[in-house]
Amino acid sequence: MTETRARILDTAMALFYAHGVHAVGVNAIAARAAASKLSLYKYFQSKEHLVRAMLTEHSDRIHSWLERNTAQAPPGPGRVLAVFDLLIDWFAQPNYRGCAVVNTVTDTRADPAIAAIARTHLARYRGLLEDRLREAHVADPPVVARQLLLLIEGASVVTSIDGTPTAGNDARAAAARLVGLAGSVTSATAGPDRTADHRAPA
Amino acid sequence: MTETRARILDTAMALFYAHGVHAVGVNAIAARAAASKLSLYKYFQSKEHLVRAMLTEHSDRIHSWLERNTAQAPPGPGRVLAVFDLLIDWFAQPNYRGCAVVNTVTDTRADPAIAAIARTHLARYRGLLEDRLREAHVADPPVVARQLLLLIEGASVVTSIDGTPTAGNDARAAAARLVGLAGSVTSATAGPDRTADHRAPA
DNA sequence: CTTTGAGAGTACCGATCTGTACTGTCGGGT
DNA sequence: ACCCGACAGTACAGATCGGTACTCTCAAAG
Repeated sequence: MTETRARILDTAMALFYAHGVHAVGVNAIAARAAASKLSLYKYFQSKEHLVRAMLTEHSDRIHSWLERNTAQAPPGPGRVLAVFDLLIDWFAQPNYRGCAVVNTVTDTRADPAIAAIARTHLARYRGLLEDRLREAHVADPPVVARQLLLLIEGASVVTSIDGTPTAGNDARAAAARLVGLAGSVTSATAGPDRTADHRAPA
Repeated sequence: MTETRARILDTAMALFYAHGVHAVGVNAIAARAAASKLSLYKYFQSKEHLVRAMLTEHSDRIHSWLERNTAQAPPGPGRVLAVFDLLIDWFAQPNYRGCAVVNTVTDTRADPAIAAIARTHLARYRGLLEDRLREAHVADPPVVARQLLLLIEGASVVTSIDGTPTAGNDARAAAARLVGLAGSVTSATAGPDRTADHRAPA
């Protein structure tokens, strides 16, 4: 059944994110997932393959979550800032330890497959930002999207190091200036239709 | 003598940065440094202590390098952008793999001493940016400094993942907008006194 | 010449990790 | 009643790692 596989994948995601890929052994994953190593190696032919599968699924989950919760924001520049509102909530979670994709690609520098997953992850991020910028009629979406991605990734790592949720708000303020708004403080997602799933995908 | 110690420290810095802390053993460091493990454990009581010493020295080197090469830039807003000009050259180096401080704190999540080094590293970064912003008479230096740091750290990680030197220039363009300049393309360090040491500290 | 200390090189110990093999158990289909 | 596949649990092999102990060399000081 694929239920055992999903349990292993979720456990691997949690442990890898909390302690790093190298610090977590397959024994610990199997034990905590209440699975045997036989099952683990049946669904994933090696630890590297498990890491890749975990990271791919994680990247998919993040982007579908972002797409789902920003596509319905009210039109205008606030549609871009809706991305940052989501990230502020996400980064403010107590045990936030940075972007799992970035952390994993740092842990496993040798694996080119993981580097490719990370590149795709960033490209999709830029694509989503470009879409929101175009919908908001902001000038030069490709360039601004790349700049906003820098703010996002920067806020992610600074948050994880400082341990304070300040960086997310700084990123939003900077983004507001970059998309043309002087100092918009109002939340874009605080509309009447805040029915979406705002739980962070981690 | 401390010459052996410095050799071990430099070798550790290079290997840790290239392959990660967990992927490099003390045997490899000692061998490549042409030192014995007896020497290594005389100067550093454990691998963790070696990592801390390496990271502290690296952080010091980066900040003195930044301070030295930006304090003499011509006054005005370009003084802030001089920081980004340095980083653009640094990030464009062929084997750039991201900020060593961030990578190390990701590798060794368990060590609170390393986390403290990283926090100090970021705080010094913000301090330097605040100084340059004040000298350039930009409004609200603390806030803008935090925003610029997000661009810097974001450009660092995006560069290391994408493998292209685009992010550094994107960060500079975004910084120019945040400090008030519309689209300054001219390099601030390309003055007549470009006699400083522009080699990146890695 | 002798002594002393720094350091290179090597062997080794215990622990841990990945990956494999094997045994025991449970549940559903024939 | 029987069987068979899925799975948990354990044991094991091979390799590697951090850290320690030991020997050998060499160069400078007395």
